[in-house]
Amino acid sequence: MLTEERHRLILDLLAEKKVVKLQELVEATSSSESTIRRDLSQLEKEKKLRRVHGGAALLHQKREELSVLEKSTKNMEEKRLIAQYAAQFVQDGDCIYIDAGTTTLEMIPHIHAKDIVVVTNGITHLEALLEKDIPTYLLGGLIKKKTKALIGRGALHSLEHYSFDKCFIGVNGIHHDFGYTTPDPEEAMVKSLALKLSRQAYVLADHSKMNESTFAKIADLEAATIITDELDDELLALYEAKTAIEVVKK
Amino acid sequence: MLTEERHRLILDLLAEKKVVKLQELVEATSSSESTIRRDLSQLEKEKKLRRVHGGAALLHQKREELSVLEKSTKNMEEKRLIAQYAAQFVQDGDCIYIDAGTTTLEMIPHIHAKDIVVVTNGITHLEALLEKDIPTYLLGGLIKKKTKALIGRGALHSLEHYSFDKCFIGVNGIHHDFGYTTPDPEEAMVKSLALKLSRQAYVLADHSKMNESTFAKIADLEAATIITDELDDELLALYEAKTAIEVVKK
DNA sequence: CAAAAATCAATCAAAATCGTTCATTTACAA
DNA sequence: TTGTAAATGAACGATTTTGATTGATTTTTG
Repeated sequence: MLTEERHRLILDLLAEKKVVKLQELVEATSSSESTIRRDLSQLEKEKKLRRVHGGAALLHQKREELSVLEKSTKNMEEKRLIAQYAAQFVQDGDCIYIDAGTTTLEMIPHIHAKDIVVVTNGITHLEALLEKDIPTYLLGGLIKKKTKALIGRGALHSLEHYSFDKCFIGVNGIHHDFGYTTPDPEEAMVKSLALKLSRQAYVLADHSKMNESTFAKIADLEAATIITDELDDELLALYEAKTAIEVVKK
Repeated sequence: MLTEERHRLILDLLAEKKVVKLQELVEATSSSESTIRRDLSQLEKEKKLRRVHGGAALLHQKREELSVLEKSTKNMEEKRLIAQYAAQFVQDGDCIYIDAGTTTLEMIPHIHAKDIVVVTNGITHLEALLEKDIPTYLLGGLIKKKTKALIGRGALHSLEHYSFDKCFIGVNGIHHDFGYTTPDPEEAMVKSLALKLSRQAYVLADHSKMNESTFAKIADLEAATIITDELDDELLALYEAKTAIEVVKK
């Protein structure tokens, strides 16, 4: 295999994986350890990568992904933008529902309205809300260990005693035909009811959720205003035909 | 797995969870304890995280050293003894209610019964319960900022859907004539209802609460078994005439 | 409080990785 | 074909990383 060829392959692999082991490269190129070492030394001199013990890594160590956690960290900036934008819709005196979930959690520091009351089913949201001295009501129900969200019959029963000016719901899928969806049916029921109890509903979702659908349906598109961060014109037109949609600019 | 890779994974996990146990990292990276310790030491030196006993935490995470403060509190040892004793009454298969409060919180680590279900109105109890993988239901309602307890109409409504084998209630006053009392009427109502919904009720209170009374009445003495830590013979006889009482020895 | 369990820091030997040297192979021009 | 320079792969001692062990320290438990 040609030197040029190997270098290309190494950089490609690196771009894909962020970090590669020397042994992987030996295997991928079927050349010897020595050769790969020479390649890496040269590429490092050319500022194309960074050698680390055991292999090589990308130069620019940005806040970016590596593994399963990719999405949680990668889309964080987008989520924050969306959340910040959504927080503007909270106005003085409002009574709002904030759904459990990482995106809606990001809203809280950006809420500046006075005299509001918040109802939520997210345990993690509590600390942030109390920190800001916002009177907070929690739904009852079963705790979902992984997400610390309250779900099930108890949560639904609790909800029935409230009604909201606005609600902010996180979803996992937004689809032209299937509407708003999320993987857990128990959660879907809670989101769905909260939405029905609100005069005005907002759905928060970054662009990776657009045109996707998951198992459990929450509501039709018409039921809420979408707040997202990216959307090509074609899709935008498609959704706009059905409901209001706010696209946050970077 | 490369050092570089591990460090990235550790920081990602930490960003997501705020706090990670060393064992979790050992598992996630399939490397040895020693290696992870070295990683954590290094990352700490680089100001990327903060080591805590048992793992690592995000740099700007204020929630800590509560345990230190708690133990220095005067009646903590007594409370712990009472809680530990009370935990014995929880049996396999029980469905129990655990009231918010520091004494009842101490019960949780000492519960060894299997297949139990817990309902509580204490947010702080959640973490401890989930840690032990105990299925937990939370009441709904207004969050009382200071104590992180759920109170008010919402909590009462949530309670109505349950009934319990046993309940464990913390009180601020136990008095021969005035029964069980607590300062906050909203809380008193919750405690009172929980007590009514239980086949068997236990009231936990250290000796400083004996023969005291505060504003809001929860129930008459007859309604529960008292668990406390000190009582002179004269008072003991007085209370025993009305209800069962367990005195924990030091 | 004291025993038991978990966690920790330090140490050490084994394993993996590294840089260097050198003999061999390959590419290509004379 | 032959000479030469570049590239390759194997070998070896040096360095780094790793995991197990030990005993100290902290935390939990009874």
